Amino acid sequence: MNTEIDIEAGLKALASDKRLLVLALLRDPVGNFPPQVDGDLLVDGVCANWLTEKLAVSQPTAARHLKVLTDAGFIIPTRKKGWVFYRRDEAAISRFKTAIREEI
Amino acid sequence: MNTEIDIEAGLKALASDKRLLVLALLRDPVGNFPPQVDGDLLVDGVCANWLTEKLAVSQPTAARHLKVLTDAGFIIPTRKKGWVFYRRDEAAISRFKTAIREEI
DNA sequence: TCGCTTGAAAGCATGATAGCTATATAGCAT
DNA sequence: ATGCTATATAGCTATCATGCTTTCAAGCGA
Repeated sequence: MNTEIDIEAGLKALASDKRLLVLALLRDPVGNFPPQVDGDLLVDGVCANWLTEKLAVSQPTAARHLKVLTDAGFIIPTRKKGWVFYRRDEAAISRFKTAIREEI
Repeated sequence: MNTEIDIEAGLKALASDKRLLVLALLRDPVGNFPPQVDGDLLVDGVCANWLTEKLAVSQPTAARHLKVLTDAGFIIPTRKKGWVFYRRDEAAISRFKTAIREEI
């Protein structure tokens, strides 16, 4: 089934402490991060740099985790002035939860 | 958080096409498997042998997948007359879904 | 008891994942 | 144009996951 494949991909993307942490941090950008100059915390999301810091891994490693979440559709990148900001895709996350609820 | 760890473990256990297939098959034992002699399909669950066949992998590989799901608490093994029967732990699965809904 | 069958364990090969450092690219600012 | 900063990519290593075959342990039945 098609949906099964999506569920499996989503599960694989989520099955990581680092990536779960990213999603948790992005639930409350204002509470978890300082104000930003070039991108709005709520509208654009959180700067990749700060996420990297919180993940406590190197920049390339963090970038790969963010790419996995982006490819899975759980977060949305916004480029602005040389930075990339990430925010949750709440609609996609909701769809995934519904799929989980119905198919597992 | 403690719950985060549980969620991560559950996600890792589910993030596999074979294991998703096991859970899917066990949703409808009567529809997916022939009648059994030594264990009731609904009460005890489905014989490991038949699950192995459906997974299309070797016996040890299937056994390991079943162990992962068992360790994660998603299925319950019942030994009877030399066979092991597996059924879903619906309560545990529900708890997991709730955790996902609330924490991701 | 003996043999058969089921399931578990051990050992090995392969591929994926996650971490790193080093380097390339891209965009902004001077 | 040049240089600086942020991100992406490449390449390497270590670990983990998944598959296999072979072997062992346990239990049932003749």
